[in-house]
Amino acid sequence: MTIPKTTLVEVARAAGVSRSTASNVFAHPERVRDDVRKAVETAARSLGYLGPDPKGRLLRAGKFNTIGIIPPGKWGVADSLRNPVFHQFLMGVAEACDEVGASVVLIPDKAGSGGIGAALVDGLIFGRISQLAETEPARLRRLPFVVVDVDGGPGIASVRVDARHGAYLSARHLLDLGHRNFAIMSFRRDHGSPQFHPPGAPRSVEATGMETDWEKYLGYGDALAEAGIDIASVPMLQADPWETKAAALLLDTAPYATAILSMSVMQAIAVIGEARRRSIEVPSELSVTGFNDIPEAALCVPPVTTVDGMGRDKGLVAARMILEGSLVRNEVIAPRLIIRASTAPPAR
Amino acid sequence: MTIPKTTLVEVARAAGVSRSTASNVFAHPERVRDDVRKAVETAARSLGYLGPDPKGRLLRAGKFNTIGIIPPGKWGVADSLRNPVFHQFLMGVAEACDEVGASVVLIPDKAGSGGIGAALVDGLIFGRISQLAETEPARLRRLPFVVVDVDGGPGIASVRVDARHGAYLSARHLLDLGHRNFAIMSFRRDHGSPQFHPPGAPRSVEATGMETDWEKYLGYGDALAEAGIDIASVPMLQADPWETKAAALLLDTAPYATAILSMSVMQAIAVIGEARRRSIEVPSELSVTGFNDIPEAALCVPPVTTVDGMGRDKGLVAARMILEGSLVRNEVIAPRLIIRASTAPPAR
DNA sequence: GAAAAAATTTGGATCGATCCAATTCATAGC
DNA sequence: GCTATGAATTGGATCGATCCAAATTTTTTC
Repeated sequence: MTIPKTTLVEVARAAGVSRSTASNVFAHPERVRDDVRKAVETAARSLGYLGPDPKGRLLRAGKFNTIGIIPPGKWGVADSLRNPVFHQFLMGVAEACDEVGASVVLIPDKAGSGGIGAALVDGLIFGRISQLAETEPARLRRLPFVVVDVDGGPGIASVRVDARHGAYLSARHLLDLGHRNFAIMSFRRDHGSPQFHPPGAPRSVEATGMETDWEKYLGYGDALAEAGIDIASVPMLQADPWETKAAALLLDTAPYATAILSMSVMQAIAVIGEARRRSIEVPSELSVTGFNDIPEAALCVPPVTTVDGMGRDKGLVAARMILEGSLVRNEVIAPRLIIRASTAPPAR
Repeated sequence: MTIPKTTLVEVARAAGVSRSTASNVFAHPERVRDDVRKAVETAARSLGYLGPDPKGRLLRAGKFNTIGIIPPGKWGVADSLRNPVFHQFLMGVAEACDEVGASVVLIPDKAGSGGIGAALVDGLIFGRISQLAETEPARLRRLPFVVVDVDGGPGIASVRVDARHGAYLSARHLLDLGHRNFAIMSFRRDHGSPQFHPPGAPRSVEATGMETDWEKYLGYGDALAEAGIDIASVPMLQADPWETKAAALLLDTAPYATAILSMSVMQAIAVIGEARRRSIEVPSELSVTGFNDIPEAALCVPPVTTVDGMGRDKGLVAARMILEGSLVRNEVIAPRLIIRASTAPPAR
């Protein structure tokens, strides 16, 4: 019933050679004479030995041919996968791995599970970190690693998109269309309930999800300032992208807005849905922009104008950095605005 | 600059204890006297030793705390990830892994990359196989494994959804609404171009993507037979779910159909889009059903009536089987029909 | 204070392979 | 037939930890 566990030693014995020779048959076939190799292969087959056990091989080689990802979500790997932006990032990583036949492993960063310390990987990608110090375990293990969406500075390799510029582009686009009355939907990344930030109240990075979200805020500000608008005077609602009530709340609190700047596409889509529910026509009565491009954005009616956050490219670049061992760069990827049908000049 | 590589032996020496004791500090702290433990911990810290190297630990323990998935796509891991159904499956697996703090690794099954043979996992999930023989390497390595969407029979653990019944439900639903003129969109899983199967021509499993797709065909047949309709008389187009021309082709070849049975949601959505383009109103003039439920299906206008293929549940069950070591079952999950707005009685 | 019991600590063996230097074997040349 | 030369093979050491039984130390008991 159960197959007896076979090791290289047994195969060697069965074939009447030393374990070194048997090892060579699998690791360096060219070093072994043909007839001997065949004998070993036959013995291996008859014993049901598929090849060297990765465990042992590994211990010596020290190479895993695997990239680890610490997903960005705080609620486990599954929760992160639900995030379409991370999903795209993962596809980029997978693409780079496919090129060289490497594996991708999603590592839960829970205490107790071993996590980073026990990961069997050649390198790590930190999907999201709030402080660079979180990478310390990787540094101690001397694992190559890359951080995402943060500037790693001179010591730490990083990949990020120029979120500030991306946000600038979307606000600029709306200004060019003639909009002057805005409302902002910012990020809340802790699954908390929506929070309204009225005009005039001082805002800091906490009013957005994390540093990269704050950059979007600054980007909006850059554009608005060009039109003489102080971003502090723009009402802002901070909400989790999965929060269903947020869209309604925003429309309630800023009924006069003709354009919504949303830091997440999910919420942009939700706003469009809510607008339809209220018979507010998008884009003729209300323009909406999002941040990051996901398939749903193109499928939505009307399709959403959004910034392409280049998630796939980030993944591709991050993975390649590790696979190629070029861990010195702080890569910044340029975002671009994808103009679809959710934006138009404001109604007079 | 570079941190010197520290091993347990060095920590032990620095702390003035044997390596066994040092090992116990990390693996079984309760066996070590407090002061000794602290001494070792101090030594470890000052040497920058984070904990036992997973490589060595592994060799003995033989436990990886990781589940491997061989993704279903033939074009690499990234391609599989693009498939929303696999994405859901993966989330299910991740959810089960989150519960116990295990990792998930996506393994490219390319020759040369080591693949299954070199995977550092405690168990494997075969995302899709065309023959049970493909699992042979896992059996030889004595890895626990589960196959998905196929009946593994007595020797092989498997998880699948009762696709035949799911398909039956959707066809039955359309029949109940009064439809009698159907067209079927079946699967092509090899990225080939669409192929039309005219009424009357004999059909075998090749006319659908794989066994599980053929079951859908049989399920449609079951329902149609109840209404006295021979499924062989229903026109069928076989296409890759990403094939953009397919929807138009289907509508061209079966203009008289009042209901489309699609084996993929993606194509159902595409058909709805194509119908809009032709000013055919869905559902009043044309009803469309899909198979599998993905977020886009609910977002689409109108939202798509489709069979919930329970992808997440499949992943959850498959992963738990491996994690719990209960690899004897052939689990069959019941699908259910999600009636949304893409189906209605046919126009008179 | 000595013996018994309990708690810690330790060295040797082991997990399954690979690497390396040394050895054995085969072939060729004279 | 004997040696030089190169190819093939081998045993010993190693990767970095854990397990186990034996040895040691500490604590308890009378």
